[in-house]
Amino acid sequence: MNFSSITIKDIASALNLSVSTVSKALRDSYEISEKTKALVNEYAKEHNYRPNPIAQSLKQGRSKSIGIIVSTIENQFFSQVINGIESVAYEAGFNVIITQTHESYDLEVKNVGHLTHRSIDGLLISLSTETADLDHLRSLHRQGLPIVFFDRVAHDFETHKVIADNFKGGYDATRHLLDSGYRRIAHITSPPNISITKERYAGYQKALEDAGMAVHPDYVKHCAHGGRDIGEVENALNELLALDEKPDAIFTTSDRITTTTLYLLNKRQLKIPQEMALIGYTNTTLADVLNPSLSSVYQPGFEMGQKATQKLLEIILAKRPIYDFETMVLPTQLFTRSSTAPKN
Amino acid sequence: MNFSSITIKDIASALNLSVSTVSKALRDSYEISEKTKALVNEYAKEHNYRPNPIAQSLKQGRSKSIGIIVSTIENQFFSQVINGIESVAYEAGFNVIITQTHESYDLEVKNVGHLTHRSIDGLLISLSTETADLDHLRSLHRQGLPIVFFDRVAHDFETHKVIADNFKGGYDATRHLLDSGYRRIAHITSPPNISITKERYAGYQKALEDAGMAVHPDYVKHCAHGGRDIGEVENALNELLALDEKPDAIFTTSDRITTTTLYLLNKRQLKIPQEMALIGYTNTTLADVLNPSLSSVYQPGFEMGQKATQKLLEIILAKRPIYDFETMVLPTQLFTRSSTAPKN
DNA sequence: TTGAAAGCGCTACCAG
DNA sequence: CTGGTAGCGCTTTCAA
Repeated sequence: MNFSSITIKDIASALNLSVSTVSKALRDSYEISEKTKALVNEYAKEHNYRPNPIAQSLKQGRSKSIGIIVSTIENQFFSQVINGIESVAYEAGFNVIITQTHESYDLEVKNVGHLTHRSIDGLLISLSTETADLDHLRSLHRQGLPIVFFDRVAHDFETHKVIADNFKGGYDATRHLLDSGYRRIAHITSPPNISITKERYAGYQKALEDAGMAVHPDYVKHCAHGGRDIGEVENALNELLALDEKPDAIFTTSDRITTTTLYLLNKRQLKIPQEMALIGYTNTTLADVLNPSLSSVYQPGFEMGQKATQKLLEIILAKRPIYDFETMVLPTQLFTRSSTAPKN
Repeated sequence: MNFSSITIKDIASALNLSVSTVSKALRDSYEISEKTKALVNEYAKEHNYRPNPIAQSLKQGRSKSIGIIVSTIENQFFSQVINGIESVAYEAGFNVIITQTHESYDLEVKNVGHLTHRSIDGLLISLSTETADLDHLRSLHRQGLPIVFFDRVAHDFETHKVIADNFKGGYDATRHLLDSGYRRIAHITSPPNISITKERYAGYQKALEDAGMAVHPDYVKHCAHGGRDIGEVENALNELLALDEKPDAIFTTSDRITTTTLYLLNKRQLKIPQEMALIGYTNTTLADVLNPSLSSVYQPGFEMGQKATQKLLEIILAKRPIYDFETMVLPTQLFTRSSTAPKN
């Protein structure tokens, strides 16, 4: 059932015109006289005519909708990205279909199928932590589906990408800990296969190196699902606290890992930052009112969504195939709060 | 462009059958021989045939998608609701289109237009704080669009509704403050026109009444946009703190108002709960690690999404019109934490 | 400047 | 049991 309005046919018969004339008049074709255009447009407005997008899609093979794949919208970073995406997409007359992987490769594949199946005109994707193989995207891309990666990207995939400056984020966070007097800096992070993990790790490593230190392998812990399950964070933390030389600070990546670590430290009644400093990636608006207020690396989620969508629309609306792809790197912001107050 | 697969026509010509035969075979019609069915299905599976949903929609007038309208997905309560919705919708082969009002009536009207325009089969909606008039929904509903309200509902609208037990939520929170020794209990809440505001207020009022007290009119403050803008919460708080007889506790509704109030109290360095206790509605998973840990009323968001979707699908899939509507009331949970520790 | 007709992929009616 | 055909609402040749 279509609840929206009358059809082009209704207008045609009401005005004693043919459907093709009406169609052309509505699309402001040069073939149609101004008089007829005026007549048609007036009638259309009066009767609140809206073209049926389903019919348009079928005819034109374009659906004016773009698909989004993220791990979960419950993560504030991603909901901010989505808001950015929507702001640009709606402006351009596109609507969006949001799907979630919950960090599962299988769900990602399923969502990709589901979306292409719904005839999307383009895809914005942040890979799941489990994703190693990209065949489900490559064949579509080869067939011409415009794809833009954001956040968690595949570097060996030729298309536009929009990411935060993860290296600098990792560097800044680690450097801040060093500057505040911490020396035994642990790192709890996502699986090493995804791009953001590597990039942030590289920043962490470089900051240590610049301070004349090396990464202590026991200090780096990976959570297979990016903190989706509290258990994986708990294990990581337990292992760190069981070390002979316990860390005096932790740098975490990802909202979930960060807030879960904070929760667990509080639960164990470890004093932050006296017994353990904490800085982590998070986009929660609550960083200021956490206990203690949380030093963090903030990513420009909204802007990332906007940029990614702009690049995607560029491809979708391009007259000819694009081979010249770009990787945009957006700056992150470091917020220093009580959880990393200077040592002693 | 359709990236998904071959068409029914391809199958027909490959197998030397007619499109109608293939169509029927795929739909397992009784008219078709088992042999042909097997042949067609095998070929279809082999070539990864998937029916084009756009064409199906156009033909059948159903799109197998449902529209969602919420104020903002950045609110954890709503993202949990959406997860619940998706879990049920996908199971039934429906996909969802999420839109946000950002508490604006105009955007709500626009989104309703946008969604019906995309030929949704049903609508799940939580009203914006600004919405007073329901004409944009009534006419659609009269035309047969299935609508289910959740969270913020319109009581004078005949359809299914799924809400939390807002009265009890308000009662429990207030009662808990009273039991903890607080007596001057203020209430910062959303505009009085939306359902949840009234219901929670009624609970607040009843709890006071049961304790032999009355609502102090100066203690009740409304935020026009449900806390969307920090200024409106700040004003409310300023007014409360300027009273001769300052409140000793605040009961807030809505995630945004709650967390903003916490932020502002911290910023003013008011000791919580000694100088001001705080309890509020929130679904954030961070309540435990806030400063101080925050007593809260938690709503079953995921479940609410599931139930609402089940009811919506009931209407959509019903053979005959439904006139017997139901309002489901789900229990809330009270979590008591440090922000309402017993007085003195 | 206007209109007739084909066709996007699918379903459904009716004939054989 | 199978197939031809019409038609969902729209766009787009091609003729008039």
